[in-house]
This record gives sequence, C-alpha cells and structure tokens, in this order.
Amino acid sequence: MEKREIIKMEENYNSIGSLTFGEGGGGYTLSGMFDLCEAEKSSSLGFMELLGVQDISPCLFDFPHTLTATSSSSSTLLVPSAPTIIPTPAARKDISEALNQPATPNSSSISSASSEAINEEQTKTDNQDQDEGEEEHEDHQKTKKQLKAKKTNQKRQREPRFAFMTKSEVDHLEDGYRWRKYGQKAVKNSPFPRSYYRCTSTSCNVKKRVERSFSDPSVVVTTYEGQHTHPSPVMARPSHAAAALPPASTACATTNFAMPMPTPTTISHYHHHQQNHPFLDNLTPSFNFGYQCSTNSKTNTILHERRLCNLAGPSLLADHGLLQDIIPSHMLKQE
DNA sequence: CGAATTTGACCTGCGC
DNA sequence: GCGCAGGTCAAATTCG
Repeated sequence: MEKREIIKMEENYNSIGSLTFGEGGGGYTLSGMFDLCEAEKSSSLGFMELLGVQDISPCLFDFPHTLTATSSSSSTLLVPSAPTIIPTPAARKDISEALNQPATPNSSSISSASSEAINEEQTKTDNQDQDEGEEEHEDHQKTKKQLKAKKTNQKRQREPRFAFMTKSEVDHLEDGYRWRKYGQKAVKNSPFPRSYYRCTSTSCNVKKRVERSFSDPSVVVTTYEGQHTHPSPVMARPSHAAAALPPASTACATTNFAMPMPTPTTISHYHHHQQNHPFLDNLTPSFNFGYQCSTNSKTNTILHERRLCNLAGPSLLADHGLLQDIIPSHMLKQE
C-alpha cells in the first residue's frame, strides 16, 4: 500500500468515514454506506458483525492498482465510521436520495427503506392457501387486503442494506447474480429513473435498486437489500479470471453477495450506525475482492467483473452474508 | 414459448 | 385527511 488516508465525509456523507489510497492519479475510489434494518439499529450490531466478520485488518484497503489502470481520479474508500442514527425525517430518506442531494450537508445517509420480502412471500403463500378456488379477481382483491392487514399487524422487518456508488456507463452492473427487474420509478429531483431488481432465485429475497446520481451522472448508485441464500450462479469462473488475481484470490468460492464492478472506478458507501469505527478498528483479512471477466457482453469492455470472494475459505463463505467477500484477497495479502 | 422487461396502477409511509 | 414520493404488483409487451 502506498498511501492510506482517512478522510472525513463531505457534504451528505459527513457521517461516514472514508479512506483514500493510491498515489496521485493512480488511485481509485471506493466508498460505501450501510443501512441496517430497524431492529438492528437498536442493537449494538456492528458493520462487520452484520457481515459475519469479526476482525478486519487495515490491509483491507490495500486495493490493487489494476483497479484504476485507466482512471485518473483519486481514490477514496468510504468506510462505515460513525454514522449516528438521526431520527429525523431526513434520516428516514433513502440512501440514494441523500446521494442525489449533495446540497444537504450533514444529512444522514441512513435510510429506512422497507423490505418485506419475507413477509410478502409468506403472505402470498398464505393467500394461495386460503384463496384457492376463488375467482381471480376476488383472489387479487383478497390478496391485497390480506397483505395490507398483515402489514398493519406486524412491524416491518428491514433487511440490511448498503449501497455502492460505481462510476460506470452502464446502469445495471454485472455482479454475478441474476436479477429480474420488477419496477422502475422516476426519482424526485433526478432526471434518472430508479430501477428495482429482485434476485431471480426463488428462495432468495435479495433486492437491489439501481439509479444514477443526479449530482454525478457518471456514478451509478446500487443499493443492495438482503442476503443471498444461494451461491452466485456465475461463480464458476474461467481460468483467466483467476489469473488476474493474486494467488490468494484464487481461493474464491461461493459468495452470498457480489459487488457491482463495472469500474474503472468504484465507489461504495458503507453506512453504519455504530459510534465507533469497527470497520477500521477490527479489520482482518476476511474480505476479498476478486476479479472476474464479465460474462455479460452488454457491459463495457473495460468492465472487470470483480467478484467478491472470500479468502478465508468455505467455512466462512456460508455465514458472512452480504459483505463476506467485499474485500479483495490480494488486499489482505499486500499489507 | 418461456423468460425478462416495461409500465401504469396501486399501496404505504410520511409530512403538512 | 390530503398529497407526495417511494416501493411493489401484475398485465402487456418484448426478447432470445
């Protein structure tokens, strides 16, 4: 690692720490923020705990320079520092909205988006059982009514959520999982629509939202919600993918989560509710970034689908969930 | 023809 | 209560 600098979040990210590494124009940008479910906010669950990782070393930030081979931008890794949960209306806004409103300094990036995938699924199942045999129209009405009733009766369960800012010309970044688009909405104060995707795996409730930053149209904000309950369908990688990785990274196996890697510059924002800096204080070689050649021809040619691979081995893979493989293995080795 | 996307309608939460 | 905005549904359409 040539340079590592922790900087303060600016503008709307004031509550999020960040890291800068790389030298001059050869650096790269990575920032991130987290959003935790409401239940988790009240607990002391940490950023890494959310990921199932207990210890993380500072070498986490030692990203490969190949990441920015074509980039002249400086690099910043925003880590979950001390984002205080602000119970203000602004704090309840979505991450992406905050991103689109840089003119709102000091506003919290923590969102409180609702995620009811599980509940919805359960509701649907219940509906299917109860409404079987009825006409379709009545069926739909019942479904909606029951869905509403369930929502009012039980508090919303929110999935862990975090967003990545990725500089890319393509909106939907290849991350190794298959997604089905289920909606698109215009975003207030932004000319760019927001797309909603769900993981196509039947038992997987992971969702993601993709939108372009209003302040910087070259930046795609991807917000993941939930954890994959299955390995990536494109985990089987060609040998050249492994070749792009340091030896340690070849140990990549299955992951529960993959980071969008369109690059050359990826900015991810982690947001966490803890006052301390667990991400910095407890870093261990548990995260890995890997590189994989994209199988999606739609993405641009310089896109390296960098998979999130876990160096720690299969034993960790199954448990670390969302961010188990955010950190490239070579980062862990280089430090 | 099945899967994926599009898109208008609907639902929910929140602020006023 | 009303309106707005985010999020989801599902029929229609497109794609491979």
